[in-house]
Amino acid sequence: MKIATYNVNGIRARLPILLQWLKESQPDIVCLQELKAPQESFPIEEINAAGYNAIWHGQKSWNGVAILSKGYEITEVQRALPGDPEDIQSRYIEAIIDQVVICCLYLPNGNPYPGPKFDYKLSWIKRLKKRTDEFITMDLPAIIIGDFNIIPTEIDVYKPERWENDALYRIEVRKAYQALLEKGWLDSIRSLFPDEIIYTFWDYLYKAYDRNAGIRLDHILLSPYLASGLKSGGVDKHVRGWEKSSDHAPVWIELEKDK
Amino acid sequence: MKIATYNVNGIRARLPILLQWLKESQPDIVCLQELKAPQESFPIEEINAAGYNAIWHGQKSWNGVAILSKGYEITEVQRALPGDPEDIQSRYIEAIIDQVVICCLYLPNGNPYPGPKFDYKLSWIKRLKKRTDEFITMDLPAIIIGDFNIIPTEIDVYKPERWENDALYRIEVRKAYQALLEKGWLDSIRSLFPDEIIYTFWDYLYKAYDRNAGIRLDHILLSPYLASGLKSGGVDKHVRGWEKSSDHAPVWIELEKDK
DNA sequence: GGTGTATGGG
DNA sequence: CCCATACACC
Repeated sequence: MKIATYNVNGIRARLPILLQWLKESQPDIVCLQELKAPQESFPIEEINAAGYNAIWHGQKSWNGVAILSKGYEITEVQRALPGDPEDIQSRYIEAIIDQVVICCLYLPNGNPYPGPKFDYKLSWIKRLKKRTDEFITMDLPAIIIGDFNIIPTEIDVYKPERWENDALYRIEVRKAYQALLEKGWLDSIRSLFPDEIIYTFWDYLYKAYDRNAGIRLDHILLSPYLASGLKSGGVDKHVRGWEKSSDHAPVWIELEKDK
Repeated sequence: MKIATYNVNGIRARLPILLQWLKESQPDIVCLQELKAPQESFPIEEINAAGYNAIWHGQKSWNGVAILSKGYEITEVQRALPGDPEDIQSRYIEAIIDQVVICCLYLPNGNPYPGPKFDYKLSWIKRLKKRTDEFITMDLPAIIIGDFNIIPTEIDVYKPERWENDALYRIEVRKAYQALLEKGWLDSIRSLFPDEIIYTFWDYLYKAYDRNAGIRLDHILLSPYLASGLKSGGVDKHVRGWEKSSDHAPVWIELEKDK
């Protein structure tokens, strides 16, 4: 079972790229972020034509998340992160696919720091922790996957000193991420390549991709139940080099579920 | 000598289409309208790479005209229509190429009627007549070519009755066009096909091209000196059907100059 | 730099 | 419908 995440930065503008990548990569489950499209503008016909069924939660202009599946039924569980009924941003969708809980998220960016957006990010992570701790407690097969907008450690950024006061790298955010992991989640890509420099995002500006001035923001966390089934994984970095690509690259793992 | 006119509706957005059409059509001289680009944004490198030299008069957002030539020197004569120094719209550029005067124009649309925009159109036609009458008087080899925004007669519009109060078809405008012709100019396409339904523009809306709900707006007028050299001509209608095409189609003639 | 939105123009 | 502009956000 191949499971992937891809922040598309606009599903409509990115559709040709997405379809090309799906064709070449053939993931079974794909989590998408930053649809930037209202609910009714999701290109479900083209996604279906590519062999995938999908659930999604759109929103005008911003955010938006989706889960695609090839050949597996998708049972939607949540279309918002519990804990704040006032929060109307489309950043979370949760489903059960092939008996695994999939938590697809687009975590708030949080910039500028300090400020209300940063506070929102921290409170969002708290709500996420509350929700996902349960899966560990219950020893469920679960995956937290998506664009976390969190640079976990200094080896995940090309120039750490420049990022100290950026919400993606602020110490409070890294600590909150560590606290999440300490509950038992496995950062699958980092566990596969403990010492390698791995990035998933390169800014459009300043030829960041050409200079490999990247950061690692997109993560796939496995609950202990699933962790031993991790077979392989990687970042489809070349996709970031395609014409008209997103500023993120797809990240994927191969999971052996029936161990 | 093949001479063409093409309202590109945005030179930057249309560049791939323009280059493809140039390659297939191989005109010697091309007049472009609606560049919709400031002077410095004209893609001269790509035009040069396609084998053409060019002069142009750009403007931010609107209007803009250019003359392209393959293998002939372009001697610019005017980059505005004489007669109103206050008029800053880039709608006229005039050059001598291979001893022929080329008057490339993008005549004002004039809608809504009545109103100041319509008045501007009529006064613009007056200025054009004043300028071009001279070429007839002097019996020069001259061509007036471009997007006239004038439907000359009722056979040049799919549904004449709907257009009576449109500035493109208002009787005052048609009369002004006739007055121009009566001085001696030959409407080359109409002269080649006296009774045929020929359109050069189809609105983007309402599937106008699929329904062939078109109008004839783009004209190539020949001074008497040149008229007898007209060999053939046509509208490259299929180009209007290309993906991401302009709402106009290119119009062209073959001219035998050395009779 | 590359999404999205909105508005003006045709 | 499809240019262009200006702006917000990342």
